[in-house]
Amino acid sequence: MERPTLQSVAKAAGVSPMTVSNAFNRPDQCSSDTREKVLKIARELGYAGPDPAARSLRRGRTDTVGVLLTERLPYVFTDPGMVAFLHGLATTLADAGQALLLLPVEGNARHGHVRNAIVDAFVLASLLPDDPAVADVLERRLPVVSWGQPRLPGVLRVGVDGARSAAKAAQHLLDLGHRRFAIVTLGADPDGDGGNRVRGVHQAMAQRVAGFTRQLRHAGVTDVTVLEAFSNTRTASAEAIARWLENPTATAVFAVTDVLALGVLDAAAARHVAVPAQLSVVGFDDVAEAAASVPPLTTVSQSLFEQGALAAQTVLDQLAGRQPKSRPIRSEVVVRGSTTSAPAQPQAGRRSR
Amino acid sequence: MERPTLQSVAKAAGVSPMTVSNAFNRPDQCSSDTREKVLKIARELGYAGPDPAARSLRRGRTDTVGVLLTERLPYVFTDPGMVAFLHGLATTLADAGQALLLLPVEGNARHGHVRNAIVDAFVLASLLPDDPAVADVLERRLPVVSWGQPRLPGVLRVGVDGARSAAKAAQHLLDLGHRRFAIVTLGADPDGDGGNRVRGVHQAMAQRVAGFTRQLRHAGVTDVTVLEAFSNTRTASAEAIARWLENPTATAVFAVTDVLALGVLDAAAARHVAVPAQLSVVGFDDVAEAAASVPPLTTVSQSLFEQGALAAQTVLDQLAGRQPKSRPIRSEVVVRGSTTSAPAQPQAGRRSR
DNA sequence: CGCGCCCTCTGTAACGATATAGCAACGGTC
DNA sequence: GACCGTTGCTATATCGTTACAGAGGGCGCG
Repeated sequence: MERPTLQSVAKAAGVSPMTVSNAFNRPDQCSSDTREKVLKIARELGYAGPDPAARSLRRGRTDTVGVLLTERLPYVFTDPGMVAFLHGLATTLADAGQALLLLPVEGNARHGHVRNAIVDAFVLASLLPDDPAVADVLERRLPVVSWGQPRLPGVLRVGVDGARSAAKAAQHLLDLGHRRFAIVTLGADPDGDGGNRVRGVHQAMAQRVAGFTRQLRHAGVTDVTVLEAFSNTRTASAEAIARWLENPTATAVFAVTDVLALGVLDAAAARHVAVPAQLSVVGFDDVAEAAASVPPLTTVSQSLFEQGALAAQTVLDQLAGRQPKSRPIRSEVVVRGSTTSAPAQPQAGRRSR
Repeated sequence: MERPTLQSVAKAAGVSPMTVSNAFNRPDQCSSDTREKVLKIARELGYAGPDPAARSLRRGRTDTVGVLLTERLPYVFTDPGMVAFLHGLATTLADAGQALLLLPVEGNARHGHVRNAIVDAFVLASLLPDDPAVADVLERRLPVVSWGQPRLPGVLRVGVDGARSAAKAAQHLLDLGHRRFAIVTLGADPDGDGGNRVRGVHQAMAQRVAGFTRQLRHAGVTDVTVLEAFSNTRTASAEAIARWLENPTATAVFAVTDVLALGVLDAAAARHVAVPAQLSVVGFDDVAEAAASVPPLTTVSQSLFEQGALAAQTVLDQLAGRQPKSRPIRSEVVVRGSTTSAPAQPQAGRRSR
C-alpha cells in the first residue's frame, strides 16, 4: 500500500493531475461536480492533499520564516521581553499565512540547521554579531531582518534607540529631583555558561546604561553606582542589589530591564525599603508584569509586541518585493507608582552644580 | 543573474552534479582536491548549498517536527509548565538534528497551516480533543505524539496520571494531620475569551482535582472548598483566593498548578497569613520558580522537561521505524517549605472517621 | 602479467507537485 | 453561418536535488 500521490488520485478519478491540483487549490478553476468527485476519491485513498515539500520546490516558496534565537530556549521563553517580541512576530506572520520555524542557536547543535532550514526568510532576534550562525544566514541570500542586534550592512533592522530611551528615564528622575542614582544592569557571570548567555544581550544593555549616565552628566550629576546581576531574572537582580540596599547610596534606581526592576522591588520589599517613598525604581521594556507589580512599575515602554509585528511586516514586505516602510518605534516613559519626588536629603551640597 | 543551483556549480566546476552533491554532503565520498575545488567555485558563484526544499522532496523527509500549541502564543510562553515541556522537546529534537515548526492554533488563522506544514511528524501539546486541527493532523498520516491531551486511538501519548499524582499530594497533607482543605483550580472566565483558553487545559486540571478529592474521601475527609481562578497566572490565583483568605476554612490548600500555588503564596503574604504555620500550600508541576519562592513550594513534581524529551524521543523512534519504548514518567511529591503539620485545631471532632 | 578490488566520479531516473499554454465545447452575437 | 469570449479540462515541461547502478583507473596480490 503506497502512499497516495496527486498522480494516483488523478488516475483513480480518471482526470489529469492538474485537475486534482486545481480541485485542492483553486475551487474556482474547476466545476463543483469534478471537484467533489476528486475530493471524494482522495478521501477514499487517504490522500491528505498536495505534499508540502513538493509544492515548495515547484512554487519556489515555503511560506515559512525562520527565527534565530540567541539564548538557550528555556531562557528565551522565560524572558518576557523576548516572549512579547515573539508574540508580535508570530501573530503577524500567522495572519499572513506564514509558519514560524524555531532555530535555537545552541552551542551543542551543529549550525547546519541554518543551511537546512526550509524557510523563505530569517529573523535574527538579538543575536551576537560574531555568532557563526549569522554568517550562515547571510550565505543563504534570503531576506533577513535583525531585531536589536546585530547591526549588519544591507540588513534591515528593527529596534529602538536604547540610549535615547534610557535618557528619557534619566530625565524623568531628574525632574523628580533625584540626584543620587544606582543602575542595575546585566553582567557576565564569572561561572562560565551564564556569561556567554548574558554577553548576547550585553550590547543593548550597555547602550541603555550609557544613555542614562550621559543624560545625568548633562545635568551635572555623576553620583551613580552600577550594580550587576548575573542573569536577567528577578532573583538574580534581587541578589545583586541586596547588599547595597542595606545601606543605599541613592534615592533612585534604574534597571535596564523590567525583570531586573521587579527584582529590585522584591529585594526592597524583603528589606522593608519603601518604594517609592524611600527609593524610586524605573525599569525598561514595559512587559506585562510591570503594570501588575506592587507598586506598579514606572518604566520605559518600547512596545515589544509592536516591534515583533514590525519585524514580521518588514520580512513580509521584502518577500513581496515591496519597499519595507520603516515605521519608527516609539518609546516613552510610562509613569506608574514606583517613582516619586526625591525624599528630603539630610546631607548638604550636591543640589547645585 | 540567476540564482545558482547545484547544476550550475557542477557545470562551472566541470564535474557532474552528483559530485557537487557529494562535496557538500559526503566529504568521504570524494577526494579532498575535488571537494575543495567545488566548494571554492560554489563560494564564487554565491551558492549556499543544496536547496532545502528540493532536498526534502528527493529525500522524502524534512527533518522538522511540527508542534501544535493549544493556547494563544503569549499564554504558551507565559506558562512555565509549557515552557519546560517545550524546552525538553526542543533540546532532544535539536540534538537529533530536527528543527521545530511552531503551529499556533489560533482561532483567527486558517488551520490550513496543518495541511501545508513541511514536517515529518507532529506533536500535540495539550490540545482540545475537539480542536479541528486535530482532525487535520490525523489526515496527514504522519507520526503523531500527544502530550497530555487529547487521548486518541492509535496515537501515542506522553503524560502522567494526573489523578494518581494529585492523590499523592493529598496523602502527604493527610499524613501531616490536615483534615480541612481548599483547592484552587482553573475555571472558565465568564468574560468570553479567557474561557476558551482555560477550557483547553481543563480536562487535565479536573483530573487532578478528582484525584485529590478521591484520596481525601478514602480517608473519610469531605471538608473541601473549591476555588476557581480565571487564568493560570499568579495574580488570577491571588484574586481568586483573596476573599477566602479573610476567613480561611481550611489548614491546607492544593493548587492544581504551581503558578496558581505561587499566587496563593502571594495572597497569603499580602494578608499576613503565615505559610506554612497557619496554612500549608501544595502545588503541581515543579516548575523552576517553585524552588525559589518564599517559602519554597512543596509540589508534585512531574518533570515536564523529561516529558518533553520523552515526547521528542517517541517521535524520533517512530520516524526511525523503531518501536517507541514507553518509559514511564515518575511523579512524586517534593516536600519543601510550604507544608507542615496541621495547626492544633480549636474545634472538636473530625479527627476520627 | 592478469585478476579483482577499491576509490572516485558519472549518467540516469525519479521525488510530487504546479505554471503555462493550449484545446474542445458551449452559448451568444452580428 | 462565421466569429469570439468563456469555461473546464489536459499535455508538457520543469522546480533542484539525491539514490542507485556502474564505469574507469590505479594498485596490490597471486
